Amino acid sequence: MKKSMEKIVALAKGRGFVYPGSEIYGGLANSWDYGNLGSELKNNVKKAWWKKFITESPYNVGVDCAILMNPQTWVASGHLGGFADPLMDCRQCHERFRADKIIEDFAAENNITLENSVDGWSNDEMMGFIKEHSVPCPSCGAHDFTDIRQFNLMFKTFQGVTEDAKNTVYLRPETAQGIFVNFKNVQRTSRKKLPFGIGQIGKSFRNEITPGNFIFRTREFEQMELEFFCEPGTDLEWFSYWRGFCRDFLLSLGLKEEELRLRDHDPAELAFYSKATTDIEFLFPFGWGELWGIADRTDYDLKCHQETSGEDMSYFDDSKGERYIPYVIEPSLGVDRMLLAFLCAAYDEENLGTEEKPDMRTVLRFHPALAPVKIGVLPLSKKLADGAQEVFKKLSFDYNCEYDDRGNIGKRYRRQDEIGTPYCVTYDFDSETDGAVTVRERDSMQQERVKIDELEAYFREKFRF
RNA sequence: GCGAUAGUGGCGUAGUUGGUAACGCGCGACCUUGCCAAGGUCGAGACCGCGGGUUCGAGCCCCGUCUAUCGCUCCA
Repeated sequence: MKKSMEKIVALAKGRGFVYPGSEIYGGLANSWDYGNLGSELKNNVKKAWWKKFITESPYNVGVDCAILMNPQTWVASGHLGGFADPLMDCRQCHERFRADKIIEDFAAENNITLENSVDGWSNDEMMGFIKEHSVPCPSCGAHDFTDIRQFNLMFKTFQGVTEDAKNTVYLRPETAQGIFVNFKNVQRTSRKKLPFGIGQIGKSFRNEITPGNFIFRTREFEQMELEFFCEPGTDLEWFSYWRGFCRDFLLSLGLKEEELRLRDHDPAELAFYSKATTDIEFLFPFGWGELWGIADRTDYDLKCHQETSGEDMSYFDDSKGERYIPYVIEPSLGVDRMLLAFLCAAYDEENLGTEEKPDMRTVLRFHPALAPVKIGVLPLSKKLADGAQEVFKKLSFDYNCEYDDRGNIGKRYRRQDEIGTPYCVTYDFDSETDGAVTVRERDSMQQERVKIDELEAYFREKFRF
């Protein structure tokens, strides 16, 4: 069976998981809307994370911070300066390049030693270097670049009705900063002692130059971030703890060992603030893609905020009688991206017939915790509506159920298979007299007779995780 | 953002040398059937991405625009 993005995207759109955004107006580049099933699935993904990382965790608590923050936040975090790529176009071949990259490559090729990293250069310095050494276009060799333009990756808007520089605000490019600026608040109100973590689920926005691959990279996306604060020196221990924790979490929700890999960044690749970073990657139909980034950010963030705000960010450790700025381990992942991974992993096609006479069914083998519809309630005949609706009423109190009486029973099973519903309950003519229904399981297609009175207990056991 | 390709009912497609759209699947109603996509009858649904132009007349020609896919780049 070949999994292809086309099939998955088509199923996603056809069954109400993900639609192209603003479709009736011709769409909006790279925006996607979650439909009736997609929103359930997305909620379930978030619920699973929150349960595992916040509710069940002895260490962590949650917050929900504003998307708009005081712009000083972004000065402190480095996003206002460092998040901008210096880009320029070649007027001859119309290709676009990063100026710093061209300079680095040129210097390396021509054995020119740069005194300090190009990262720190101003646009004028970079432009000066390019002119002085007449750096050619890597693509066509011409010497005809446009000026360097900063493409700030943050979405900019204005707070209040007048639009001027004084009331510029930004849509957050990550949820993490909301946590850092509230570190002292949360520590005080939760009465947590180190080590402890603060998690958050929320939308972030990045004006990526090139988004793509369906919902893998979008400009508007939702993150699930944990900032785990610990004593300096214990950070690497916690780093590997969370790395394993995240991996186990993915496996527990049905991703397979062979679809996952942990990739440690080598020192050269590490962001300047990070001591160690591991990416958990998933094998998408389009190749390996990063799912979860786990980074040891040291005390970089809290220190920056302390310096910029003048607010003391240190923690008093009463067991040691010491005061220090905690180190931070950050496991951070995108909801949309993770949802896509589950969708890809769940997709399966199965031939129930023979080679000569194939009878295909498409199945989304979602973990029951993630399945958008938990139970399909199907009367064998429309004449059995009354009894079947009673069952629906009973089960839909606890689970998202779907009632379907259209077409024949086999067709309805297939329809539920295709949206990943783990169980179907069929109310038949016998049910009228024996008070029992047939429960049919998605993957094995096994059937079991269960008393209607015992259904709630039966499913409580099935959906316990 | 740049280069290449594409854009027809929900989906997949057909549409001849320009003369106002066809098929399959799906969807709905009824009949039939009654535990794994059976059958029958009837039906809803597209002004051919959008805007402009050429023409007596354009889904088919031209321009613009939007969107998608693939390459360059980036990342949660």
